[in-house]
Amino acid sequence: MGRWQTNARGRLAQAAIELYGERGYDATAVAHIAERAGLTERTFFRHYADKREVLFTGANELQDRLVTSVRDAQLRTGPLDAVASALEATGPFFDELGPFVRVRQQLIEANPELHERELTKLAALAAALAGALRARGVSDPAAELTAEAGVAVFKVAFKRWVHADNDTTLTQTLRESFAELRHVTTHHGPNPR
Amino acid sequence: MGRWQTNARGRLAQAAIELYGERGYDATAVAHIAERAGLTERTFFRHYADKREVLFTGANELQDRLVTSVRDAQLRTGPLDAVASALEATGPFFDELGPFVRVRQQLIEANPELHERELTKLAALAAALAGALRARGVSDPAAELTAEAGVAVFKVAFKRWVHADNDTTLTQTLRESFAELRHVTTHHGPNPR
DNA sequence: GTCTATAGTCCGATAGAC
DNA sequence: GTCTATCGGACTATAGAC
Repeated sequence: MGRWQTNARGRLAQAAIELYGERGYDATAVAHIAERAGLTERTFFRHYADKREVLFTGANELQDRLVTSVRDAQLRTGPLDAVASALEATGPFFDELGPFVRVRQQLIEANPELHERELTKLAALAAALAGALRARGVSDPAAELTAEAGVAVFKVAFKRWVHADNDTTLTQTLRESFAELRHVTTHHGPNPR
Repeated sequence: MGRWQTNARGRLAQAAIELYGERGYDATAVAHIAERAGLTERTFFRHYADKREVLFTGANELQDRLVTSVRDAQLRTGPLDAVASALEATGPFFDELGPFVRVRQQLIEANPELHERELTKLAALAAALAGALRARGVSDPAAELTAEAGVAVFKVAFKRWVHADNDTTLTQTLRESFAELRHVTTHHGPNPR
């Protein structure tokens, strides 16, 4: 044991999530978070670029997993299928975290600043997925469109899943949403059939 | 002529855009903007919620036009076609503004805060378009997916158009991108054909 | 229109790990 | 010795409260 307690970063994240839940995001000052973690304000900012970022570190890891998944997909798999499979494979991860994910999402939806940050993360994900597709030989407008469309589906499906009362899995919701995307982009006739 | 010069709002926007261009967004304080417009800092915040918003008032008007366009589309038009037509109809608007749009976009892309705000506006647009589709009788998962996919196409096409050297129109770029979306969502085989 | 909280930055100092 | 993580305090600007 050295001079400092271990895992300052983790303690800060823990304290932040607790306080955001207890007092709300706005009412929580960075000083409060640092205090609860037994550190100073200054240290918080060395670990997290800003007050929002503490809720989104998991997103970065997830992005890496998705990019790897697309990169390593079978070559005979089409671009959108590669993206769809990668996203569907994250389902179990979220399904297990269940309640925590919902609390976190409530925080995000209740606060415009957090919502903005979430959109940024999703945009970064789309850019990263587009890069992975290009590395597979998909040409440029197609790669970006596929990635953006995939992320759009994820957005819609995730929102639906988070707000669903029943116990449908995210994987299932994603699968349905990808099918729905294919349907709306194919079907040309008037809408209410 | 009254006690105040007219169009405080416009003068603030003008001053802001000039200063963001001259000194960069970060280096420009709201006080500078207010000073150049011959107003006080306080007045700036009465007209714009924050320092970013001054670059995005046009986006709100555009959203209204798009929503109206989708709402008033022929009933026999399919949902995605309604969204595509509405977006394509904005082409001439941007094509005319030409250089101004590009300067503005350079500012946005150079600054993460501004980029975040842009994504928020696009997300709001998607939500509004989904609402317009629901008003046309499109059921819920389909409405959101169509709107999100449409905005995704707009994002990609707009980026391509802004960075293109040649004089392709935005309308044309949008049309190609919608076709490409239909292609990537339809074609299932391996990618490099 | 003034006053204030707080996010986020900068510089410098210190204590441990290697 | 170098490198990295912590702390202290002062500072600016945004944004909101009064």
